[in-house]
Amino acid sequence: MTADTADTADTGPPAGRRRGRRPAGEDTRAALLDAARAVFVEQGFDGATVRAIAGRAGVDAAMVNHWFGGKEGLFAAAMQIPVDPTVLVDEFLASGLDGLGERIVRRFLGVWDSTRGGALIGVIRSVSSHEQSARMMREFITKVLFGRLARGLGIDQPDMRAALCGSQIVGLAMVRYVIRLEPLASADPDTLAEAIGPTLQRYLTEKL
Amino acid sequence: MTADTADTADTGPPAGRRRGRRPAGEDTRAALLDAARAVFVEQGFDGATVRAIAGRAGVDAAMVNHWFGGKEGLFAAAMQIPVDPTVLVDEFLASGLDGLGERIVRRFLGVWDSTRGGALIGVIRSVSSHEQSARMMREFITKVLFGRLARGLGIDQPDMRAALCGSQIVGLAMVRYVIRLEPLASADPDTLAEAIGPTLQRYLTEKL
DNA sequence: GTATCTTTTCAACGTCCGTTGAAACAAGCG
DNA sequence: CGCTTGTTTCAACGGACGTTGAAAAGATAC
Repeated sequence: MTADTADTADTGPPAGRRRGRRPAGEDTRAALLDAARAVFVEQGFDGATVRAIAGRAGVDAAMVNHWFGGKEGLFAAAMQIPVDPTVLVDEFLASGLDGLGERIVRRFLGVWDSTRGGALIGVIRSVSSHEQSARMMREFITKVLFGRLARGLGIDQPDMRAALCGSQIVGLAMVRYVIRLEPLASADPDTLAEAIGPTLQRYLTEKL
Repeated sequence: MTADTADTADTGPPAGRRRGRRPAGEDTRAALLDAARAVFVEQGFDGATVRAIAGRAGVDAAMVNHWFGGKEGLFAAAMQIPVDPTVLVDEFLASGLDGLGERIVRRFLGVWDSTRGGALIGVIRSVSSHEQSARMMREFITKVLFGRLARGLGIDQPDMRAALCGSQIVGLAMVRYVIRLEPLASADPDTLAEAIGPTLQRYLTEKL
């Protein structure tokens, strides 16, 4: 399956590249990180293969071990959150309560739909079989984002509220990007923000 | 990883079972289905191995091929929905609009928390890397359950409403059973029905 | 009792995976 | 230039996986 990239056979360097150290300036570490982000997001941790990532980066699979110690290290390095969550939470809190839920949805969709931001989706795709991903998701929801947000609002049951918000956001990511269910998969961010924003608003601010 | 079952080595039948046909009455086909349900729910399609399933069922891995034609066939046979969705939809519609959202949440949690009903969770766990599972989820949401429900209510944008409900339900399953995020993972069904029910209610009945 | 069919186990095949070790090559330094 | 250091490719290893084919043995029909 997944017979899209050449994978195992050659990915032949166009008869040009020889062995040994390449001329400086070509940063293979960065190339690996970029390729890893793309492949992990598409396939999840288990589905992605080191050979496929290295092939997309145009280098040998052994480079993964050399630069990151192995597949796990590459995953951890590639799936770092691109935006500082502290800044994000402050931004949400500073804008006031009005329309908070819609702003959160809009922000998530903006990050996810952009090129760089698929990290969370890669983690979500990996969660099923990769305990480290499950831990990352838990900590992201309870500690990094929604937990801090609910606590910043100074309301009761912040952990439960964070978990509820997490359930709606994770579900949105699953249906839009993994399951690709229409019409939600192609809906524009404004429509989704209007539809789903009030849900988060209620989870965060109203009485449970 | 996942070094819980004996797996590859022996799973030695206690020096008792010999070759050849076993005495009738022991239905190995049913044993395989039970074991497959458990392992697919725990590990997802890719994570589950034919050897682990056969080991749990107490038979040889070759039986999977003999009875189901292969791993795919076993998955399809094991992940059939245990309750008739037509009956379910009729039941929801018959009870009226009042508290509909809460009833749906309660029904899902009841099925999921029971022994037999983890099929949907197995599918959700497999969705990331298994296109057949993604298709099953799409059809379940749009055609089998929420789509039919929204159409039965005779309201506008039934597809979008079904997808929104699907996003919340899939997210609930992910957070409660896969990511296992507290306090939601251990919350009792009543609490969750009160918290999440209104979300479905709004997605199904109120203006978007 | 003999022959036939079905079920089951066993051993093995081929494939793909992550990882490893050594060799080849470039760059920096004396 | 010779030596050292860091980077890259190559070939291979060991393991796990799904699947297969043949042999063994109970069940069934005659």
